[in-house]
Amino acid sequence: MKRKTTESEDEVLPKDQCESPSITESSGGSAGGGAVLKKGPWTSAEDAILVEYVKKHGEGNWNAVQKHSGLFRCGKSCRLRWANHLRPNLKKGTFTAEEERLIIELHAKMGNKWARMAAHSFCLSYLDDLDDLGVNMNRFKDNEIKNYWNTRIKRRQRAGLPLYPPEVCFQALQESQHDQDTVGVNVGDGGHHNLLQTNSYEIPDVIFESLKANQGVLPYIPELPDISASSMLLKGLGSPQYCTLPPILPQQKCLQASFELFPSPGAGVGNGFSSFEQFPDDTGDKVAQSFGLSYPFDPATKNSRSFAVIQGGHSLPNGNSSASKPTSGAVKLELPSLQYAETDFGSWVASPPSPLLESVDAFIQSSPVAVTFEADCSSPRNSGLLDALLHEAKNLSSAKNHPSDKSSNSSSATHGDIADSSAFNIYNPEWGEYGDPISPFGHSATSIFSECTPLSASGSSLDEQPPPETLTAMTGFTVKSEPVDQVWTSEREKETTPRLDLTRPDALLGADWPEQSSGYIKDQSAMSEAIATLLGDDLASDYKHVASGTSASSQGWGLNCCAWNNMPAVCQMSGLP
DNA sequence: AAGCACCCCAACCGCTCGATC
DNA sequence: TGATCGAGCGGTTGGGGTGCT
Repeated sequence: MKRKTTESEDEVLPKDQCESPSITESSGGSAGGGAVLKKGPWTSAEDAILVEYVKKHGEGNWNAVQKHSGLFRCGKSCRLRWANHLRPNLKKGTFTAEEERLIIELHAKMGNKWARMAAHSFCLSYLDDLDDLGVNMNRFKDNEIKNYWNTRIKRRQRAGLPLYPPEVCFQALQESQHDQDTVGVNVGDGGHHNLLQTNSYEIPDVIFESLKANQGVLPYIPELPDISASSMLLKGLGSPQYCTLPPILPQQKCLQASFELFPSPGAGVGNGFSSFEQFPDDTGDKVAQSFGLSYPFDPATKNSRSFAVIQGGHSLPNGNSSASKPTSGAVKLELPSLQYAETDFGSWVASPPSPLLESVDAFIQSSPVAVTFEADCSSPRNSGLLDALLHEAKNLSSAKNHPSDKSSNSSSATHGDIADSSAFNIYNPEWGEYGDPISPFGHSATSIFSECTPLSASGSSLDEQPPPETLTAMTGFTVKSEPVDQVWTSEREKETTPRLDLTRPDALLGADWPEQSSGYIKDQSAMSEAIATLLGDDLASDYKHVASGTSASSQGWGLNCCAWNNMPAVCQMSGLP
């Protein structure tokens, strides 16, 4: 504890703080029979008393602690103290780079669900350390995660950096599309939330206490949903051996939506994406203008492509905000920092210190598109930032699937210079050709990015980005990153491979993107064979690989996510519950 | 050395949810 | 079925630490 602990620091606890009347009745002792309970920092003596009590009576029934132990603390305070400081196997110290990545990924999926993140990260740390069972069984503290996140957000907002590394975006997007493929389109938010939220991540400590006695198997399998063959296939396509596949995107629009949201340094991978810098000046300006101000908007589905980004950042941080509630006032800390960067594409590369968020809000609120979009921010509750964004991506995809939506889409031209301003249309007239939202090929692309993008597992904090070499090695693409504080570009690769300026939100809107990928798209028969193969032995081997723990621990964070997502398959193959 | 701003984090606070009666 | 209670969660606060001017 950094706070000084003073034995004399007694305060009167407001009566409404402790719900249990038994506390006030039994306070007794020096408290004089009133509701005088101590507040403030805990002393070591109090800690000892609490530890002793828990040893004796176990966790729970916190309001009885005072009664039985003589502690003049309310049960709430006792529980918090125990959970955050006294409980065994609590993680101490700062987060490692890997843990930071994990937190960010979990936050992208869950939003501000700190306790769930703490529990979930506990699971993943276990997966990462199958070889060291019992060594890294410490759980994160939700409060610590929360503090870390809040601090990180502030830091990144100041630095003008996006909150989520691109890999997280891809991962979340891939999961979202997984839901689409397996559950269907427009089924609400039953998608990946099922995996990360619906299912229980509450991990009984008792399970882990017996880990060492069960080495060789996966002793802990949380309640996980069945994994469909298609999703397994997608995972397979996302495995490293398929990373030569380019990001062929039946749902490119969805992907784009995410890319727009996360124009982080190193954001996105893909060959042939060009930044606006590579266009003729007027063209680039045109795209930039249309991208930010006159985006295609579907009044029927209320889908707004570009402003989903901003709006998502403002009103859908984790779904807790009302979908219909206009966003105004201060931006919550959870918001991605990139939101304001989007308002100023001209300064994207040399990201300046963050502009005032208020001004961004003003901009958003003044935007008719944004205003309209607010009516449909029906993002799932409890979802993460990315969830909210992916929700919009789903809507886009579903709109594309339905003729009525399409017509609505076309009619949306009345909302602005959409025909001219659509960045999609201008530089990618072939979008429609890839419109097979339920094709597993779409997944393969996102899986490639999200799961086959090993991040540097050491040394760097998460504010840094993974070296592009890893992406390049796996995808054949070069990731150029030149944000304010990070430049990873390999000079050699810059000379030999197409360059993608991923620091820009428009990085994925390049004209040569479909060209670069078309070769893969055309060879769908070969892909079909690959699918068949994946459903066979390769799939099993893939998951065995995951089960062995090597993928999660040695190949980095992206595969760590893969390991988690594939746990159901691992369990099935291992005959585990 | 003083003042200031910012960071970090433990603890508080209000609220929600589920169980029980 | 509604009230009550216990437990937990997420947001916020407040104070010490730290670095800069």
